[in-house]
Amino acid sequence: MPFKIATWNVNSLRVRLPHVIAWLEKEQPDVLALQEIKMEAVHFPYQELLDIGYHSVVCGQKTYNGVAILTKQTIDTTDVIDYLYPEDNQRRLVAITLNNTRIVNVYIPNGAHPSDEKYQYKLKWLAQLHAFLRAQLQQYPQTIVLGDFNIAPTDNDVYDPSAWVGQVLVSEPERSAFNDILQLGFKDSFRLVVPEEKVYSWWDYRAAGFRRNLGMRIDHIVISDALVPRCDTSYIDKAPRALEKPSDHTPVVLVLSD
DNA sequence: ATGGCCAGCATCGCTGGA
Repeated sequence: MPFKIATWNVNSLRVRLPHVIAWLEKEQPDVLALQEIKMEAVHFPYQELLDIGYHSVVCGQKTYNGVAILTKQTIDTTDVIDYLYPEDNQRRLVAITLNNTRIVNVYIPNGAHPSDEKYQYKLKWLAQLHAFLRAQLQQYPQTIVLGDFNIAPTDNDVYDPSAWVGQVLVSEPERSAFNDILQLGFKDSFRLVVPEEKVYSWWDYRAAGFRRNLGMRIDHIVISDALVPRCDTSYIDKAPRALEKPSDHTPVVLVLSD
């Protein structure tokens, strides 16, 4: 059986739950990683998702951030990790194991602006993530890292690279951090399938960004080299971004063959 | 025409997102 896995920053699960349920029912992924659920676990819609066949592991927080992994299979909760480093009080990472494959769902900080202290937090978080993934890869040769990376890895991932030079999401330190993660032994799965074409996963709510296709590819599914031979299809599903009251991000999908 | 948004908070204006 092929294995279908997806990531989606939903920008409030409370608002987007109807979109998420409709998308799951139509696309039937084995796994969906959510970011920015913006709720505590006590408010998570476990039952509504169980009703359509999905189990959930939730790392929640009031108002901000929050990530979750939805799976068709039940999850062994003994090896769940729900933080990147102990002092981090922002809920941005949850990792599970499924079919001998490690699945790491990340909501990497936005960074605000290169001159902002939030940018330093982003770089620190990326350095911590690098160390974490090096250790994970030792333990789990089959690892998938997916989520909202808040990094456009190359100019082909940016609608107007000249307007974005040096800015957050594209700056050299961020792109270096992304490439350093790949150097551990990972590939950007979308680029294995679609090497050059400009395809985006996020469009600004402002300035009619979606209609004018002024977007960025900042949501990624990164797979360890051991999984590369199974990389079959990857695509970005723009349909949810065209709905009423959409998230500003849209799902990214990967299909692994047997 | 070329751009003016969205979610949460115990709301009526701010923070944060990207």
